[in-house]
Amino acid sequence: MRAMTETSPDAAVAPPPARRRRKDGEARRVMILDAGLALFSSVGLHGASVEGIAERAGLSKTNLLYYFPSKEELYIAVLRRVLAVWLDPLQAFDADSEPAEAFRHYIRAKLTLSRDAPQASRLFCLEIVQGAPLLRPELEGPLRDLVEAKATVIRSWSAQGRIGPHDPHHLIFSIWAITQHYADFAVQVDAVSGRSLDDPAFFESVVASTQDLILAGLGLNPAR
Amino acid sequence: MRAMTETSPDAAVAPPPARRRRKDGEARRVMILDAGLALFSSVGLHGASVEGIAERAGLSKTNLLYYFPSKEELYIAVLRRVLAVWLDPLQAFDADSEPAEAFRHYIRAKLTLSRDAPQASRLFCLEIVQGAPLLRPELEGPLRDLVEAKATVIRSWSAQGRIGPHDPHHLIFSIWAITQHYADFAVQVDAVSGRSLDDPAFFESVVASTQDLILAGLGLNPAR
DNA sequence: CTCTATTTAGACCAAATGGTCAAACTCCAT
DNA sequence: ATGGAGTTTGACCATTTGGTCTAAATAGAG
Repeated sequence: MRAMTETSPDAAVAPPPARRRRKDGEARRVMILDAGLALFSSVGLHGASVEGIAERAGLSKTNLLYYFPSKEELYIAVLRRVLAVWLDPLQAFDADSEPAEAFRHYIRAKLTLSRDAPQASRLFCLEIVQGAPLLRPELEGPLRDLVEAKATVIRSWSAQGRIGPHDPHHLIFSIWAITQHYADFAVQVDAVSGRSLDDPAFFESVVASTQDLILAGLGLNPAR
Repeated sequence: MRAMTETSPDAAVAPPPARRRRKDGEARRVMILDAGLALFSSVGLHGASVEGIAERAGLSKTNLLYYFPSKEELYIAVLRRVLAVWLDPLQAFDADSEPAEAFRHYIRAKLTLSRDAPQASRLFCLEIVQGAPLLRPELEGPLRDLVEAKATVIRSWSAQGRIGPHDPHHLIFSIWAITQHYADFAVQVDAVSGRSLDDPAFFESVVASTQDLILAGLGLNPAR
């Protein structure tokens, strides 16, 4: 995922215009992005101040603005990273394995993400709920195409009788909804049930319950 | 909900200190609450300005502040209304009817709410995602108790063998997640599938799919 | 019609905040 | 060492914004 800093092919012509960047230049950007994610995901774009983010990242406001020209630009950069992470599990949805196995694996991957990257999930949620004027193109382009590809696979499974008939879109939406619920609505889950995904026992029980629910919906009686 | 204005016991001593309130005083409050809901649900608490809300409600900022002493107070008032609406369907979850019927009815009620009050759903979502410091007590008190009551019913159904074994909390969370997804993530649903709950055909298909999924999860083969 | 409690609006204020600028500092290749 | 590119900082500015204050307008009871 980390991009190489492009080095000039031949160092003979000109002495390698080596990055004079401060050794930790890239590390600082990451610090800022992390701080931005933390703040944006908990108080939103408008609720977070540049100064607050800078403080959390351990530098001055002015210095932050040196790395990112404006708050909006930083926000976009944070969102972009989040989107990549968010898309990852769906890309890994495996069309070649058994349907039951593919769904089981996908559900576990999404819930793992909800456990390990809840801030990313929440920021994504905030952005979508508010209308995502910024993410719209991404959703209508890459995401839509990706979903369509997976939906085709699911439909073919259905046609082969390997799973019961079900609308692929609704199926995918349901899995997204349930798995992300445990990250996005964590405080509600905690308030109502007193549990958190950080508790390994609870995590496994959520994985199992979700898998059971979806597989049952597919007409695949889970053998348990 | 609306409190009676306390009238002095005997009107003989003093002439009834009748409210001199402008006839449409209450209507204006509603206008403001509606405008607040619209703005808060689309740009969040921090993203909405008092002036903007006032403009949308058709009065001056100062006048709005006359009805609600501060932005936060208005926000709380809006949230309170939203919470009441949000809780409604769960309270109506009927313990006396057949399990399948109760779930079918509940799912339809929640989806109807997602269709007819998407702004309320989104504001609730925003608040929870951001940690709901304000709603926390409500969640840990009334909501938790209500869920516990319904969970008990579900467990008893399970014990009687009327539905398959399933963790009631996860079941409820799943229903919430799926049904609210169609309101909260409407732009994503639209971007990916091109459909909206406002389309009656789509609405019915979502209701049916969700009911099928949940009932299958309960081991109740829907007769369809 | 008058008198008073309620309502409305405009001017104003202080704090917060996004962003700019020029000066200073840190490296590193020469 | 040193010159210049890259980095960091503090001072500063314009705007937004939540909220106050005062005064005008208005509605209804008598």
